[in-house]
Amino acid sequence: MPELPEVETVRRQLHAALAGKTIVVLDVFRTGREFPVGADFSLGVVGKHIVAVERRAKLLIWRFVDGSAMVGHLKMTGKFLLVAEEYQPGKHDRMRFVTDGPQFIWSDVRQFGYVKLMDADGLAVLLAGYGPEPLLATPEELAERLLTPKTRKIKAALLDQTCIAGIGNIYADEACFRAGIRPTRRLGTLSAKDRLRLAMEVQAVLTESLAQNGTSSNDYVDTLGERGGFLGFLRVYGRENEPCRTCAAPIKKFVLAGRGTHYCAECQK
DNA sequence: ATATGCACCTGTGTGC
DNA sequence: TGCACACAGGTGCATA
Repeated sequence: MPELPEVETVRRQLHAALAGKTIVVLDVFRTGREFPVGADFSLGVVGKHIVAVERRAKLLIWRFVDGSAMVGHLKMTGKFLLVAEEYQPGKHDRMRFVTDGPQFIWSDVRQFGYVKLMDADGLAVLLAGYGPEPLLATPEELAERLLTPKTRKIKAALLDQTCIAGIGNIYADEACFRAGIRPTRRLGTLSAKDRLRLAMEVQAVLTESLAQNGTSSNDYVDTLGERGGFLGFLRVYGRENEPCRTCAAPIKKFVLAGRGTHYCAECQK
């Protein structure tokens, strides 16, 4: 599901609901391969006072007052849902966090996502591995990240979280379209102007999507179960064989970097 | 180095 | 209706 706009939407809601609250009970409904949750996790979470809920790349970070943190990744189908006390756990719900304020559920159909505890040092190391935040960096800073390695395909670079953080398959395709650049182009073939344009379109599409609470093409919902509103604004993603909104040529789809990749052969060179 | 393929899972849509 | 298969917003690892 989630790329930067979706994760940031979730973060804002979680922060508004949970900052200043204390986790008082953890109910574990189901564990799995990614997190064999045991006494250690429960001990690390229960009693913790939440200072803030932050986001870095596609990670959600519950900062605790003692410097430790809970880190969550939604991967494809993870959800954090703010729920009422009488909420009945569903088939894919894995944990319930009860606080002195709201309760929230960790749910994940495909079970790729995770939550884990980290100490301050471990978290710092983890976060340092990511590239710049696209909505905090300047376009010039982002453009510089798209300079090397010269033989790399542009879409592979955009998807690389150590290059720029937070972009995923939808917004990589959308940014390339908006910049008029084919996703197969090598970084070395881009002019300085191309790179700057691409950086600006990355920022623009993420900002516009965030304003709509993200894209729900399938599973994604926010913490209240609401879908994002950006789907109807997508120009290429999920529009194979549909007419380009600019030139009416059919949108093409192929596999690049293992991901379905959408583009307009007329508008993107 | 990069690129590719697959693996982790479940659900849904499509075509036969 | 049933079945087989492709595919899905993300990463991580093992091979080319």
